[in-house]
Amino acid sequence: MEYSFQITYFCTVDKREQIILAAMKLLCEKGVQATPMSAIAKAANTGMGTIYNYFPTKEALINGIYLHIKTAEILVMDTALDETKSLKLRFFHFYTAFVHYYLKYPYSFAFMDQFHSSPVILEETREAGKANFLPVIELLTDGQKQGLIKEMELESLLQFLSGTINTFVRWLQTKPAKQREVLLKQQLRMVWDAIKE
Amino acid sequence: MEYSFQITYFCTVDKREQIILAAMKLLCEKGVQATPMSAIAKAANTGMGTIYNYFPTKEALINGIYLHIKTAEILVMDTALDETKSLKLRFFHFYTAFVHYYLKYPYSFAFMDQFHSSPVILEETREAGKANFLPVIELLTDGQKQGLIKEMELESLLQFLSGTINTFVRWLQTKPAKQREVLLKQQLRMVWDAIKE
Amino acid sequence: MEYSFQITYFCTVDKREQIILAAMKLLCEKGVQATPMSAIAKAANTGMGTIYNYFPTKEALINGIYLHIKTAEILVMDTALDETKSLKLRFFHFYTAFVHYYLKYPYSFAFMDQFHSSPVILEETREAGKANFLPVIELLTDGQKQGLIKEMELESLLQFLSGTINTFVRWLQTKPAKQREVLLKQQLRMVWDAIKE
Amino acid sequence: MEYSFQITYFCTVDKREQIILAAMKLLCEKGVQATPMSAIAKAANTGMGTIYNYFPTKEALINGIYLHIKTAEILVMDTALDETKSLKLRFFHFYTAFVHYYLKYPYSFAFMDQFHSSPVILEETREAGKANFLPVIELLTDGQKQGLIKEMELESLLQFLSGTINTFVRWLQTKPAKQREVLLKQQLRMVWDAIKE
DNA sequence: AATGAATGAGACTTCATTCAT
DNA sequence: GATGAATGAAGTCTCATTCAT
Repeated sequence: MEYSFQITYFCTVDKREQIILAAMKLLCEKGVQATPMSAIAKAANTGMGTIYNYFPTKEALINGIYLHIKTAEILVMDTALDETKSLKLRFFHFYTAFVHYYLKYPYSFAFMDQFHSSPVILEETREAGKANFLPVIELLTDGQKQGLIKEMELESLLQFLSGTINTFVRWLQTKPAKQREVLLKQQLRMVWDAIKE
Repeated sequence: MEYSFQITYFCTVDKREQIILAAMKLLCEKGVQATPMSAIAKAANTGMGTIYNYFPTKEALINGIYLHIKTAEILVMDTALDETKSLKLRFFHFYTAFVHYYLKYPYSFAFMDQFHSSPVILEETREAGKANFLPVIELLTDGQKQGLIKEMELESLLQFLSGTINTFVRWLQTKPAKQREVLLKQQLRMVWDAIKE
Repeated sequence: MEYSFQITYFCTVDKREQIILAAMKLLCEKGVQATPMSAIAKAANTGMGTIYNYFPTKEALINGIYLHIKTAEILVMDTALDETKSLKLRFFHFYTAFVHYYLKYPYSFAFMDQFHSSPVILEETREAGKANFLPVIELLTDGQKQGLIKEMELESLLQFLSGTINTFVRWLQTKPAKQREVLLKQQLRMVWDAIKE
Repeated sequence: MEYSFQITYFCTVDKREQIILAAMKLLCEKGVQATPMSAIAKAANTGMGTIYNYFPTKEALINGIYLHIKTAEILVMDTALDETKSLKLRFFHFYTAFVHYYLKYPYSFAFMDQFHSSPVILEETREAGKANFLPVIELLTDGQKQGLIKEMELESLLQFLSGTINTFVRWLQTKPAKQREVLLKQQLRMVWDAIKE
């Protein structure tokens, strides 16, 4: 009885997320053209029409997934930035949190890896996803003011960092879990050396 | 007669590249699902059937483009690595050559950016593209032996470098040409600081 | 209390007609395939399920509208035929009443215009709609007996008349209201000349 | 050999007409919603995609059929109007030709009957179909100038005539062929009496 | 070798209908 | 009785691929 209640609850409340998760998995594994909406419906345990109650088109679904991930990223960063710590430590926390987040949700990472520069993602959607960077921007400008971080264009720094994170995570996924912390330390050293004054 | 020969020559010899270039452009701008073979044929000024004389399927064409780009990359690197120069200079040359190459062929870059982690690219194709890295590997191991470059896993260094290049070029494309050399210098400084001992 | 009663009254008693009127409008303006049941429900201010309490299928709804209009036509004709007047006058009254009725309810007219020969209307429904013609038949046979109307097959006369009415009304709708009475007189003259002995 | 050539000729040249004829038949018999494009393709002996080489949408196909019929009507009328005959005779010839045409092509007639006032037919298409009326207009104005035909708005006359033709043909189709000429004479008498001065 | 009309499998999407609330 | 989210069968349409020219 208890169990059947759980099921009902899950089905009615979280249908949208069910769909997003199922679609994300399939899109990562097979690619856009190889995952028909019917397959997503089956994987999400819904009727095909139900998906269209939440997303008007397949493209809208993909953009929806993009935003879903970007929104989740924000939460990670907010918790990672503890203002009482030293700047270098805060930077390491932030970088580590990001890496851990993507290691924990490999489909989110794989999805972003595949779609971040795909024409399927609308400019509008991309813009909406940029809010996340605000706390990092603050961190970096603080660092520059304190003379700890190189005096260069902020955007340049941001691009550099996000590029290193993506490539690093993709590579880390191929490594056994027990080596990862060591490799992360090496990476942090390289990245910090790169941006520090 | 002369004229008709020219036409024939043009059609038979260059048709494969015509197709690749037209397809690359469309795939970058519209995405896979939004560029039918008929559109590629029209853009390449050929019949649809002609494409199938060179590539057995659409997927094969996409993988063909991938290899076409990877092959061109090799040439860049070979010319960039002049063994008489100092190691740091050779590194700078290599990095600069790569950046310039992608700035010069933005569709090649956009294509790799979009497809490098797409399931459409077969594992087999990916393997074939890895040969390019050999000269860089040599450069980095040399550096490590000479105590100039951090003693860490080679693959780790490679991943780090390719990640920084991709993100950097993507960002550089949004900047006016006259600023680019300055920004490249900043980037080189960051990257070298990151990997140097 | 009063208020809530009103609401209830409105909802239960008139719901069927609400639905018929909303559906008629939409079907005329958009056509069958372009008016989903959901659109009808919205226009009728009901839930989609409510429609199915009154009509088992969409086809049944369309046939229901057909009969609704045919039933209303009867009322018009009954009042138009005052047996104390001369036969010509009675004919004019009947024809005029019909024209006025359709001018007053343009959606009824447009609906019949569109569906009178559509395969969606079942033969059964068509039969049920034919009762209306009885008073007209009587009028015409009377006229033939009195030597006022041409001696020809009754059905032939009926078809002729209904054809002229439909086309005339469709055309009259495009004319400003103030011209209509003059045009109706012209039409009556033509029609009467056509059928009179 | 000869025969097989004929077949080939038929298939390549007339594919568009094949489709129109098959579609017209099905649409008349089943209605729009009950005739899927797949059924039309099967009836026309083509692949479904072939239809879309000639008509971009189902709606365009229906509009195409409308124009196809309207175009055929013109031919009928041109041959029917022999300027050396008396005006009354010319009118009878025109009316008779029209009736015979629709009796000969019952699907053309049934199609027009069902779609002439359907929202599926675009205003644009309707306009294009109006050219046909020119010869008839000429005939009627001639008649008015000669004092043979009632002095009333031309459009009024046209609407009246087309209304009578449609209804008459629809009814005639239910009659055995041998009675038709007699009934046509009755009809001509009624119509002429209606419009003559 | 080059072509592109023809093809039909299969994609996306709609919508009549149901049923739990 | 009223509702509308959920459903999936079935529709329209696309497009990779073929093959006769």
